[in-house]
Amino acid sequence: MRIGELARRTGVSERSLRYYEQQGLLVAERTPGGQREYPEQAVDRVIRIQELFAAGLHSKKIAQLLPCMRDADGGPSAVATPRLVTDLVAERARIDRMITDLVNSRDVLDEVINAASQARG
Amino acid sequence: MRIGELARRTGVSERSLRYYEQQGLLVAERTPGGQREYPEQAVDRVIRIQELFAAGLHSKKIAQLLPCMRDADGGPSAVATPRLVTDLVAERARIDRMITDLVNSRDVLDEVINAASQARG
DNA sequence: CTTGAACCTGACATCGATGTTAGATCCTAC
DNA sequence: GTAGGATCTAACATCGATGTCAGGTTCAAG
Repeated sequence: MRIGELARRTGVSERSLRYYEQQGLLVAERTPGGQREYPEQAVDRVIRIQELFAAGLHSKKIAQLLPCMRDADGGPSAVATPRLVTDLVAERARIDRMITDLVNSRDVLDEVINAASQARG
Repeated sequence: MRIGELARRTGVSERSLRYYEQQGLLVAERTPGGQREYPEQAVDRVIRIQELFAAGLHSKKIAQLLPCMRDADGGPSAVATPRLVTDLVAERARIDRMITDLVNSRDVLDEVINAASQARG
């Protein structure tokens, strides 16, 4: 598929898809005319990239991480280097803290929301 | 307490604390000489502000939200306006999605980490 | 062909919280 | 009073993903 369809199916802008390629996160074949041609796999991959960005990883670390997982299910393919594993463990801890914070904030919002809806019936 | 101590106790930089004040998130008394003097409550408040920032809320929305909660436990004090409640419900949904994404990414990292540690014994 | 939509590259803009620096003032201890 | 650490204001810098725009090329359908 070409870039427009991939953008539509993933909800990620064409700009971002080109950026991902530039960062080495996403590879594309080229048509004779120079246009990008993506395999079906790319959809899952892009979604995974987005999730990792949302988890606060930077493109450089994602680039290291991606070779260690299959596109389809995110399971491991290559084996991570010890150095990378150290990084990933740290990221994992950071994500854990982030989740804790988010749950806290969500609870706070819930209290305010509930208080308001109760006060008004 | 003064700004240095508050910074130390919350882990938030002095720069950020001044920024919070400028954004209307944090109020401080002033000494005759013009230095900020914070009440004990400020510690909890700053931590809560940080959590909300981490949850992706912008300072403007946090500023609207804060009057609706007590410093200590985050429970509601003032009642949110209907407009604000609408916003908060949307934020809550966004946070939910964010949590889902984070859990996904954490699982992905776990798989890669575990695969690496198994491959090496 | 030709036309219009889709795509290309490259450059510049943006956003928001935070870092950093400079120069001045305050506060505390001696 | 004075030295030095803490604080003040104000301005500018940063970071990274993404938006946007311009000018040119490709592709598919008539």
